[in-house]
Amino acid sequence: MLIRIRLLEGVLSLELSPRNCEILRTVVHSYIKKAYPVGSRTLTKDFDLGLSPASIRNIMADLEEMGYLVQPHTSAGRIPTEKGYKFYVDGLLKENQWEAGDPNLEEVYQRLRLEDVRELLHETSRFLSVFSHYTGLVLCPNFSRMILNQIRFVPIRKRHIMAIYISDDGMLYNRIIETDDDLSWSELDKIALYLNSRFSGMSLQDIKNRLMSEIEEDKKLYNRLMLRAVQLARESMDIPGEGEVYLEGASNILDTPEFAIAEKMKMIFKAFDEKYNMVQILERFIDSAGVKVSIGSDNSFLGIEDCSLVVSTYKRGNQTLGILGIIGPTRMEYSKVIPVVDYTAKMLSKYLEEI
Amino acid sequence: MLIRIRLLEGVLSLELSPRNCEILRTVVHSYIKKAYPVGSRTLTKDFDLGLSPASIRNIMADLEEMGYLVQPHTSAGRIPTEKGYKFYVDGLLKENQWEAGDPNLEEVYQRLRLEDVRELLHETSRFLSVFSHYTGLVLCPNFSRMILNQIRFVPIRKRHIMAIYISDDGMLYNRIIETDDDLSWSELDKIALYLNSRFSGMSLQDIKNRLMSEIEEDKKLYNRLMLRAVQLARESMDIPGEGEVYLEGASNILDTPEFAIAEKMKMIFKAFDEKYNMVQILERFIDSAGVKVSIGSDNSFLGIEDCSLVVSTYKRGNQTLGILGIIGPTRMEYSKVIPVVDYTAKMLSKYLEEI
DNA sequence: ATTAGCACTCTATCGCTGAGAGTGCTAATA
DNA sequence: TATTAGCACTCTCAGCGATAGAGTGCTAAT
Repeated sequence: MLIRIRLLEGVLSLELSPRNCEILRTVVHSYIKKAYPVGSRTLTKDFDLGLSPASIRNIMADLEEMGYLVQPHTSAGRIPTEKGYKFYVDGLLKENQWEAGDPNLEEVYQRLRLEDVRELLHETSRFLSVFSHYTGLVLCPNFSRMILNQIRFVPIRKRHIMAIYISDDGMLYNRIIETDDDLSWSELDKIALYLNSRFSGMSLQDIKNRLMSEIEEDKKLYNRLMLRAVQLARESMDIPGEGEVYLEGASNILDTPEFAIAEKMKMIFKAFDEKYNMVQILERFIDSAGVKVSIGSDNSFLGIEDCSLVVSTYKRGNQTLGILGIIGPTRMEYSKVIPVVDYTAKMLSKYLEEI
Repeated sequence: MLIRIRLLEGVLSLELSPRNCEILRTVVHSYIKKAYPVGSRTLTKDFDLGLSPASIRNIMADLEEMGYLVQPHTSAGRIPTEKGYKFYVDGLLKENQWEAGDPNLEEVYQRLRLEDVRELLHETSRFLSVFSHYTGLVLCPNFSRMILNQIRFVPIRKRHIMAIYISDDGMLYNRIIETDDDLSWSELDKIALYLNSRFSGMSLQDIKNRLMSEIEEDKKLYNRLMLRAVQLARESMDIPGEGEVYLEGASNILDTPEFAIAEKMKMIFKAFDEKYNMVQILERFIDSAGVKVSIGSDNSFLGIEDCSLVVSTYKRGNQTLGILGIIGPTRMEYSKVIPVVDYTAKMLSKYLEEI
């Protein structure tokens, strides 16, 4: 009989009756706060749910059977499974309200007046870390994805030129290249002019492909300077396409009891050291909109478990530029972190828009 | 009698007879390898010193009295004090021989052909971390100390200019500044020309001071463009003078048993997060020559203990540019690390020379 | 001066025990 | 029929004592 009802509920409201939802949410909430397995008695004492411990026990047993909770051992309280966390977070994401509170990123931006996008992003990751109390992450816009607005060449010293790529969204990349001969300032100007006329508005990746594919056409280029231009462009664009990632407040993560075990700390920091992997993990979110939460084994990067990511994308106009967010323990204060990440992503996008 | 002799030795060879030196060195050596307090019996077994445990015990008791060794508790072996480590390291520094072995930084440099000094330094800190198995550090040349070779201005977009400072030693710094009006390329050229003629060869700090002190003379400047030049220079140089520091392989330090305690790990990483402090610690070594070792409480930065620094300076010609080295546990393999740091500093200096 | 012998000290480890928290089941209740 | 009180059971964790092991310092012998 009981089983029939459960099945019915499963069809009606994704397995869970409103009351069970309530209990599940409360359990997760309590565990996030206290970091201790929550038992039926404690729950009734702390939350006043209008139910006796015995009833809670029954419900919890059901929730365990459905895979939302587990017991670390018989005769211990329950802790959420990943499925449990996901359910909890889904609820939060729906009512993702941001109460204009302390963290004021706009003020930070105003104060710093950062014209350099990279500094801006670095500062943003610091902001995330400080206000989430976890580790802040910002993935810089992918170089090869960026849309070229202009290219400039500046002679630096004998046989060395600085190539400056200016993207549509104000991002700058510069590169020193060595050349065989010295080019005059005005020659460089002409070269830049030529390249801009050809490539402005294209993504660096496309430009690169174009440049590579027309290698054999070089000889046909009537003008020596243009030949030189193509060569310069090729050289200066020969850059590893890896994204940069800013990671701030790594040690924040150590304040959580989960990571009070030396072995786990080591894992985490080994993973943080490998920025390359971090980039890959983050890049998976580049196409999603709004705040995303990736819990536990979803991001089993280098064997780090018990970690979650809360990320969002930042953009300029329609174009998504990169990812930002925080990384923290799976048992994380999502209800505080999600709004912070959401707010930060929006403010950053807004600020980038204004540039 | 014993006391008299000891005093005599103290005068003759800094407290320690050759035999005692030998034993002390062996104890430190053994402790560094094994990470366990070394007892008299173990020592004779592992090293064959031609003495019985009992004799070793006597000597060790003397060394303890002199402050070179301590016992964690009665009936445990001895471990070196800071004084003990210092004695050991002093011996190493004298015979600081570098055997051309595996680590080949020249090859790294050749392969990467890094024209950007910052990338070069970043790569160097990675090298240090990999070959020392501890945490690599490189302090970038101090901005305000750098000698200006040239300044360039490049228009980036409406009302935004990039100021590029090129130092005598090939270091580049660039800064985006916002201006009230748009300046043409040729105007910017003239401005740069003017500033270069006035300031080339001076340190940025001096230039800054000069610019500030002559504020009231602005009106006397006959030429509008020159007035503009001074303004631009002032704005673009308004930069915090903080040094940058590259820190790589932080997690390496966690492999040492000393830091297998969660509490200590936390301390370390909190300290690493505060790069500002790291800069200050490192800058103390800017005027010293050759490899320096700073042990334990000498660098009580933010309460981190049990850590040592092995650093050296890198330079270009006569001018010291910055500091590099490694940070690791006080119980560190100095005999391996010191040569690595020495080698790295020399190779980096050599490479910078060639640029 | 060096060493063998011996009593002593301190730590780390293991197994044990009891308190505490929590569960599941059953029977009673509204 | 859903909920609850009662009870026996389970598991963890902190504290305790005993033991083995490593090392010391002292004394007497070489």
